[in-house]
Amino acid sequence: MNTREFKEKIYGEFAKVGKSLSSPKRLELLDLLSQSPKSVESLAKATNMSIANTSKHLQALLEAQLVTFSKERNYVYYQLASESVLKLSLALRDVAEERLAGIEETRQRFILRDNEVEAITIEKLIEKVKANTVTLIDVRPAEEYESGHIPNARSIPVTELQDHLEMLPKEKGVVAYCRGPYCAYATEAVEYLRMKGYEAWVLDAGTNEWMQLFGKESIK
Amino acid sequence: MNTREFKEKIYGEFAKVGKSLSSPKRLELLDLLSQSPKSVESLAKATNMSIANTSKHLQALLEAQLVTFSKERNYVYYQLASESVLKLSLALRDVAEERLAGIEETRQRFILRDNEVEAITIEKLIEKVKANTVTLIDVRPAEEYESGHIPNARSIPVTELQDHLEMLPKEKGVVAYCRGPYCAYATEAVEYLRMKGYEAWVLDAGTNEWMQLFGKESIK
DNA sequence: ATAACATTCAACTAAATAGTTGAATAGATT
DNA sequence: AATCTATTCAACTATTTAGTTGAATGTTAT
Repeated sequence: MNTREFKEKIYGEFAKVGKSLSSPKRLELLDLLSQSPKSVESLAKATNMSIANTSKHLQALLEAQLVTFSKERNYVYYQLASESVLKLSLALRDVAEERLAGIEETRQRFILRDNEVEAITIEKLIEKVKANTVTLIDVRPAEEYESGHIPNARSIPVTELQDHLEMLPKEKGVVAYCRGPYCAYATEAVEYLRMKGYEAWVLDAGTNEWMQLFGKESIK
Repeated sequence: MNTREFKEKIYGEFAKVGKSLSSPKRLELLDLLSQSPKSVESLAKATNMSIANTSKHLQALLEAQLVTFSKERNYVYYQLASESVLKLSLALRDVAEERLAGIEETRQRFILRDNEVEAITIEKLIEKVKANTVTLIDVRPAEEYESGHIPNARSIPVTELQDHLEMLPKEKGVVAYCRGPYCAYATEAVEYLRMKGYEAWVLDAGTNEWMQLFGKESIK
């Protein structure tokens, strides 16, 4: 083996991982799996793909070893293979956010509803939680909350919010978070809560961003 | 814009970055550029590609904003656009190393010459440098050394090693490093030095790995 | 056993990609 | 002005990829 052959082998291996990140749909799958393990069916629904196509993309991720799966009843549950895969996905997002101007603008428009909805940072959240002036709610599906969540958050899936307003004292503000800065659930929750007369903010982060700051143990 | 359109837009943008990482040749280009800015010609030579193909891959990286360029005389020098791009490239390598068994095995065989060549870690290097029992040499091309190097390293490009043995006292060991754990220059240097009677090791890291540990300022 | 269900597989099409070749461009040198 | 040099561009080919459709597999419930 000469140097060129060596490089072709090594970069060929690296590219197996790289190729996994080259499709928008696979990136979306990885993001969903970073919240909690999921069945093929639920991933297909969430990404608006056919079951067969979803399965094929998952096979590609499996081939590159970015995911693993386990079978339960007649479902197959996929999950991220390790924390390094999460870090890779966040590193890719960092680059895209920093380098591609369209992203921030689109988020501003859709997630923040052109400033109709106000975001707060993790630092501000911590202040407000310490001062006991806000309730923190996790509006993702319950199983994602159970799989790991920000400390002191209460689980109220956005689909059930209207039935659980009694959990939210009106004299306190509300901070809602969901899958991360590009997930719309928290925005929907905040819009609803403001309509009901609450002071409410979206957190510009999710469980994974929290974990990057405070460690794996902090979200258990 | 509804949620699906938003996701398609956002993940479409993320995938622009992802697509850049899907070709072995582009990953190799990014790795080379992580050492120092380089001309199209020198990148073509180093990657064994035609000039035209190299240029085309660089255009792709430019489109995704992972690199920038500057013109000087009749050369075009490309460079990484920011540190976040370096972090992404290292995160991808981490995943590949952790998940794909073939990589470690191939490195063992080619870089460590099936254990004919011994590697040491950064921690061990620091001990040895403190104890003053080794000379640390940077065997990359001189301009890469000048663009940033590990503290206390001396620059002896591997191509000039045989003419500069006087810089290496025989009573001390030698640690050689180059572009990182998958670069063969340090291996070649160590093989030569051992033949000449030195005790010599390759460092299992390069300037970028050092920088991740000790910060940007540490390599100036 | 049979039916229902979740997932995978195989065959196919349309589109995107990597690479080649040769020409075009544009700055520097003679 | 003419020539040389580094790079880019355009046209083309072979290969890979994303997605669809419909059938096959294998587990669970009736």
